[in-house]
Parts: sequence; C-alpha cells; structure tokens
Amino acid sequence: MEGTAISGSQDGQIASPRRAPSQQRSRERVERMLAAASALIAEHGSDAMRMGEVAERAGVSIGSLYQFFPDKRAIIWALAERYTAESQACIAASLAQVSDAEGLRRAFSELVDIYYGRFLAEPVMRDIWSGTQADKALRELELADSRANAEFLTAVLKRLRPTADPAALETTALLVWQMGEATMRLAISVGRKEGDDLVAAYKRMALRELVGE
Amino acid sequence: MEGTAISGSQDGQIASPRRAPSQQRSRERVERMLAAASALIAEHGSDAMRMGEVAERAGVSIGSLYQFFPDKRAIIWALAERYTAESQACIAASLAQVSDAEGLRRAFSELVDIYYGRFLAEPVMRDIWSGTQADKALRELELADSRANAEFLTAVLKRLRPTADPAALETTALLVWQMGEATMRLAISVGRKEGDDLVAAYKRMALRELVGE
DNA sequence: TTGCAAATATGAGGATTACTCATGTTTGTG
DNA sequence: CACAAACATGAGTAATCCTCATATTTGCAA
Repeated sequence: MEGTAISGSQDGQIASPRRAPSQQRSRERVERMLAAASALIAEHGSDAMRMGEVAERAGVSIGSLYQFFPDKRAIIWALAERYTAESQACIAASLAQVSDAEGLRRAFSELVDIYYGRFLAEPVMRDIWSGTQADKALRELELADSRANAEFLTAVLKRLRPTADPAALETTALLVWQMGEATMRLAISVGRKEGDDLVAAYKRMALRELVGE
Repeated sequence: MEGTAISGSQDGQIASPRRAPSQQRSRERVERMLAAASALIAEHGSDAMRMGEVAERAGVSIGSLYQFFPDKRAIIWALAERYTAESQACIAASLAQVSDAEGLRRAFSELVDIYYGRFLAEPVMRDIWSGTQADKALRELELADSRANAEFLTAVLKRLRPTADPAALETTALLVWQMGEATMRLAISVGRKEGDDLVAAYKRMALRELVGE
C-alpha cells in the first residue's frame, strides 16, 4: 500500500493519476494534508471541507495538494481506507482465536461495543461513513470492508458448524455485518438511550443467528 | 401538504422560503419541474442532475425553478417525500388487517418482495435513497419514514403479543425495518443472485424475530 | 370594464469552489 | 557538478448553484 498512487475516484473513470510521495519530505507533507483534512471534517463535516482550507492548514499550496490527491474524494477515501485497515486488523485478531460458541458470543459482543464506541467517539469516521452511500468509490470500499470482516466471521462459523452449507454461512455473516453497520448509523442518529437499546437489540438478534438460541 | 411551501433544507438553517404554487398554471409547472428532475435522475443520477437542465426540460426558466424550490436538495426531497407517502399507504394497508402469526408472515414476506422489486425497478428511488445519508433533510425524512413504517409493525406485534414489553416491541420493529432497508441497499449493489440470497436470508431472520421460530 | 396588488416568469450575472498548468525550486545520483 | 526527476507554487479556468431587478399575468374589488 505504501508507495501506491492515491486513487479512489468514482464512475469507473480514473481521474488523472497522481504521484505517490517518494521522498521523505513529501511523505511528511502528505501526512499533514491528511491530518488537516481530518481536523476539518471533525469540525464541520466532509461536505463543508474546502480544498483551499486543507492546503492552508497543512501549510502547503493548493497545487501540492492536487499533486498527491486527484480530487477531493480521494482525500476522504484515503482517510476511510486507514480506518478500515485499522478496524480489520482488530477484528481479525479478535475473531481468530474463537473456538466455541461461548467464545464467539463474547468476542462478537465485545466487537460490537468497540465499533459502537468508535462510531460515537470519532466524528471523522462517523461523517465519512454517513456520507458513504453518495460516493461510489467509498461505497465500494465499504463493501470490500464488509466482505473482509464478514469473511473473518464466516471462518469462525465454518469452524463451529462444519456441517452447514458454506454459502449460507457466508450470506449470514455478510448480512449480520451489514446490519450491524446499519444499526450503528441508526443508533447514532437517534438519542443516546434509544441508540443503546437498538445496539443491544441488534446484539441479541445477531447472536441468535450466529450461535443459535 | 398541498399548499405548503416546499422546504427540505439542511443544517437546521432554513433556506430562504419559497412560495407554494397557488394558481393552476404554476401547479402544473411545478409538476413539470418534478417530472423533469425525476427523468434526469433516472438517466444520470441526482448528483449529475443540473438545475439548468431541469429548468430547460421542464420548459421553464431557471428563475421559475427557484421560485418554488429553495435549492437543489429541495427538489430531490420533494420526490423522496412522494415515494415515502406512497409506500407508507401501501404498507399500512397491508399490515392493518394482520391478526395472527401466519398472517404477519405472509404480509411481511410480500412487503419485502414489493420493496425489493421497487428498489430494483425504480432508478430514481434507488438513487435518492442511496444518497440519503449525505443530506440531513433526507436522512431525517428517511428516519421519519422508518419510524412510521415501524409503527405499523409495532401495532401488529402488540396485537399478537399483548404481554410483551411495548418498548421492546418498538425497538424490534424499528430495527427490523432499518435492517430491511440496509439489506436492500446491499442487495442492489451486489449481483442479482447474491442479492436475492441476501433478501431471502433477511426475511428468515426478520420473521424469526417477529413471529418466533 | 378597469385598476391594482399579489402571484408568477425571466435570464443575465454574482459568488463559490473544485481543479489545472505553466513555471520555478529541490533532491538524489552518476 | 550537471542533470533529470520529483516536488512546489498560486493565479487563473471552468462549472454550477443561486440571486435579483425587472417584466408579465392573474384574480378580484370597485
């Protein structure tokens, strides 16, 4: 991933390709750009984020910004990509060691709590995943992320229920995962108490599906 | 609703208010504007819809367009509002007569099929609800719609399970509904076959939650 | 019928903002 | 040290949402 040009354009149309930073100096500048974007999104949302502001806050010119990111979406995409990579590592680690139903129960419950906590605490993640659906590249990233996470879950299910139809397990895992994300989005857009109730209800439903009664 | 000025702005900031069409002539023109917008969204998506094109295709000036819609979002919002009103009427009618578990099973299953069919067949609805999350007014409309639909479901559940905790039933209904929409969105963004499988799996899960084993 | 206020219609132009590109500077390397 | 490739710059371009001053039409009271 390091050294790869930043893409993330939509419509299948590849935006004019951009250089990947190869020197120490430019790598640091790219970091500053991402940090600036992140801060601005946290303050006013990605929609209100202005490219000029990102450049200014990062202490670079607007031209430098576009040297490494083909367009505005690509910056947001790059931030999203980091979040998913982080999450996936955490999820994989958490599910890898599960070997029985009770273990899955505990690991899953904990994962949901962590995810919910991040959604509540991280305004940038929240903003990006909220706007996800409007952007094709982000939608694809999210789908890929869901599939990857569901894959971890599928692996566990196959271990626990070796006789079940593998395709059905995959469908279940993907669905459970996607529903989790939908629940989170709903939960953070209603009051805190109702949100907590919804997440708790989701946990019950999902676990019933994953480990049975 | 008729005679109400078209709003639908976001950020809590009310965009400059617009006149509601009061004469026959202008009501027809507003219809043409909405039809034009709908056609353009069907062709290239709401993001690519240009206000100038809407006006041109409706055979009105750009100024007339803005006479009745405070901004671009308001047009999309107005279309979305029509869809939700239609759907709600259909859903309410379908669930109103349910009186036993088997009836719920049949009605719910049919509703899911209808919804899924509409998602697959209506590009405008699909586009608008895809982009929903990016726009606060639309997000609120969708939440209100979900709540209204969940309310119909809650009413049924209360009838079927009079001893259960009403608050829990409400949470369940809202969650089931929201998960349905999430499933639809996922289903239409993957291949047709996988989409069908996901919807079928959702139906099973939801019914298990709604009417038990 | 006529006079008039309110409603409706118009489109050139203001304002914003994502993005380009010609030009200049820095860095690593033979 | 020369030189190519990487990097940096910001004034300017293009696209598009939306405004507003002005003109026309409609409904209605006198």
